[in-house]
Amino acid sequence: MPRPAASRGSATGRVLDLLRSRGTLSRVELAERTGLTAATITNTMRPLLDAGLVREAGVDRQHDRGQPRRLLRLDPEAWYAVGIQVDRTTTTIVVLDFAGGRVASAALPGTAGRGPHATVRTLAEHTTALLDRSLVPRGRVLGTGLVTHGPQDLERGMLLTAQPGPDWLEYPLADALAGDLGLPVLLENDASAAAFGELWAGSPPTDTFGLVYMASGIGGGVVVDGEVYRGRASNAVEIGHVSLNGGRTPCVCGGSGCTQAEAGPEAVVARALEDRALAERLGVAGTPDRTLADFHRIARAWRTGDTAAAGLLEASAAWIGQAAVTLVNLFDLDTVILAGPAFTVAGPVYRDRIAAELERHALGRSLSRPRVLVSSNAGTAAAIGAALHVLRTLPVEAPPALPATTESTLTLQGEP
Amino acid sequence: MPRPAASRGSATGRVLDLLRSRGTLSRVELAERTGLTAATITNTMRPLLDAGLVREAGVDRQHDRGQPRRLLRLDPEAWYAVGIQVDRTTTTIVVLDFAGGRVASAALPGTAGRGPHATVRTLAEHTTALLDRSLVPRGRVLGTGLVTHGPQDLERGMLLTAQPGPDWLEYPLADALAGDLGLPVLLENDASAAAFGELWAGSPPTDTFGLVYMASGIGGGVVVDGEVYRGRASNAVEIGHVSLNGGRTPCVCGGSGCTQAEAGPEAVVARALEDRALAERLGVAGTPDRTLADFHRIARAWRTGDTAAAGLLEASAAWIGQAAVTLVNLFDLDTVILAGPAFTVAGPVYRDRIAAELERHALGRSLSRPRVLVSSNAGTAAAIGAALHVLRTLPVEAPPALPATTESTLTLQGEP
DNA sequence: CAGCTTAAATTTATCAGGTTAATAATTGGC
DNA sequence: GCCAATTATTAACCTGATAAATTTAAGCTG
Repeated sequence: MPRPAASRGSATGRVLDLLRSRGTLSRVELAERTGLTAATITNTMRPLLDAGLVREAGVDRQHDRGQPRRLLRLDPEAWYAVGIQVDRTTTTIVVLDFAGGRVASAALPGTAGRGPHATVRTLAEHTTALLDRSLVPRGRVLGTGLVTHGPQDLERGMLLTAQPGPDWLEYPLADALAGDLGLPVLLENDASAAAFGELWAGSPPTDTFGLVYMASGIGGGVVVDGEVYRGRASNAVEIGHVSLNGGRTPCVCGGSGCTQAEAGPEAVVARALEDRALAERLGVAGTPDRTLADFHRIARAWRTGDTAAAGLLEASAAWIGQAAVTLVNLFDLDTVILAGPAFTVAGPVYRDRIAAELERHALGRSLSRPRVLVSSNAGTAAAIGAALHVLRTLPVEAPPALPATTESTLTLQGEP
Repeated sequence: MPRPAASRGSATGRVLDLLRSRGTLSRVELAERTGLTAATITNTMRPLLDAGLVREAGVDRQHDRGQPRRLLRLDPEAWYAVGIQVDRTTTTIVVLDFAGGRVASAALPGTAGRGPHATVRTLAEHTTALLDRSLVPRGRVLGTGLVTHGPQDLERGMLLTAQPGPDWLEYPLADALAGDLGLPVLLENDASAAAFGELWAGSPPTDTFGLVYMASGIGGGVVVDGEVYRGRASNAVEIGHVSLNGGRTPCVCGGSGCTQAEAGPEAVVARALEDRALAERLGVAGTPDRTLADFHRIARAWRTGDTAAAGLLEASAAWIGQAAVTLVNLFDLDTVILAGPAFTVAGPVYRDRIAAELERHALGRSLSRPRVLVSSNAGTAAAIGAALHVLRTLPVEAPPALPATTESTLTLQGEP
């Protein structure tokens, strides 16, 4: 099994990672950040420059003497990758260029009650349309990262749970989508992908952190020393099913008092619906498969100062805070990042409440003060992470020449 | 910073590990197990044979044709290491030879109410006595692994908690012991050391497992792909302070419902003491700093069929089972090993009850059936792990020649 | 028992991926 | 226009592995 050229250990993989996350760097900076010598950087960059994956982009005139540093950047048009996050109530598709820039994105409804076959077909149609609309040459799309909740069998590209319905269990999601799209598809866990996205596309203050992902359900991810923790079979950090002290609500997993059952968007909406007048005031409809829309209504009410809405969110955040304490204590962390569509509006309430819980209960708090941050790309972090995963793991060669028509168009644009 | 010769990645480190855990292997088997070529094994072994760390030990006549495989083993007398596990209520000291064999061991009372200074002095005295008694040449002792509960600062070799008393916080344990013993001292977490000991000296069915360590307190360790999970600062897997659903007992950590407070030996003994008649029948004295002795009395009563004792242990095991479910779900594991002095007698009750909890609640149970095992060295696993850690991490050179007197004695013994 | 087969162990040449040290290139300042 | 400073490249080499050929040590066979 030959390793992909850009695997993490190699010099090539490391400089590509750095250029993708920092944008533009000189050889000297690359040498400093990787710990490699300047000679190695020269030798590593040459084939990348020859292949057209990396380009020189001006010089750095910060330093006043000597030869100026020549800046390097990834050629964004060398390759593209697609990331798809799909869930019962939301779907996000993003297209990234080789430099990690967002070329296009789409937000769609979730799987609702539909089966995997229909869902995959719809995803393929939307993805094809998005690629066409954004004028991305099909031959330069490296692959697609598909992101769902766990537990999953990543090798076989299927879910190992009957959620959202029994027909999803062991349905060959990755293969089906790969067939419809004509592209390789990598399946990934949503929370791990979001952690991955934060690591390489966000600006986390450290390369060791935990992540709480909330969409329709709640998941977790952990990154230690820049490496995603995967465990035995990549189904790690199922924080949504930690049984919380004081919890009683029964959960789909068969247990009770799970984080997801107590604190997930569904639980928050259900609690709002218990009070008819409140639900009406907040505009909470209770439509099945529209849970996140209702959740966002509650979050927006909180933003305009509604104390009842604040109470609902605070209660949920307190539960997640307890789960975060367990996460931080077991994995020895000091930083927790919040990502997922549920945090796009309500992020700050959760951040503050979770931070307070950690401040009180995290064991390592004397060593370093716990931090909680809302991802700057909360809604798209998982899809971005999935696309980045494709860019990082699939073997990268010189991009294929484009068909003549497109070539000439580009050439014309390039000539003043 | 030069890497120690036996670090895990290198061929040298890997063959030493294999020889230590398997005892005796041919070059062909070493090549197969490491994935290295026969040529590399030859080249790796030569300096080890020259240095006297490895010796040829007969041939393997299993195969009937061709040149027989020559067997290799570590020379047990090349080096030695000490492992010390210390706790409020128990102390264990072991001396291992270079092959990982147990040369000597001692079980002593714990720190009780004494301060770190007096404790370190006592440990040094006992260790010196043990080394003298077992005729281990002092010049061949590589170092000492000191094992305590966390949180710790491994670099500085000190505790970051005021347990068991305020004078322990940031007392330079490792340096003090190193001074008294005249040997390098490595500080380690008890549960991680036990996990390490199980991995290399036990016979775990897999190289990915979680470990619950119970002595005076409760700790956790995780090994993934043969590597101990360390987290940000090696204070990972504090399973003793996971807040459990239904728990109310206040804990020394400031929280309530923690595994340790609900299920630790102290809690079990306290519950026994609540019933005067029961305590008397079981012989539970309630003497402070003798908690484990009382706990063992309850465990022995269970073994002779006492249902009240069984009830006490079952209740504790149920709590730990809940913590184990969280451990297994967050770290994505299917195997849990029980180690620590508290499991020497009571192990089986805990094993069965924890297995039942995992069977019901572990998320990955459909993927692979969860297993729970009691360590075959429950009482000494941590001390053994600490000594192995020393053997594995400190740089290993050719052992120094012994003083003439000892040499001649040995020579005399060798002559018939 | 010489010669053949089999398998283990070793030697030799080579490679991959990095290093160090020397050299070339490019600029600002005097 | 030359020098000092700094970046980038080249060349020699080092480390830790591999593949292929060779040597060694058996058992089998006629």
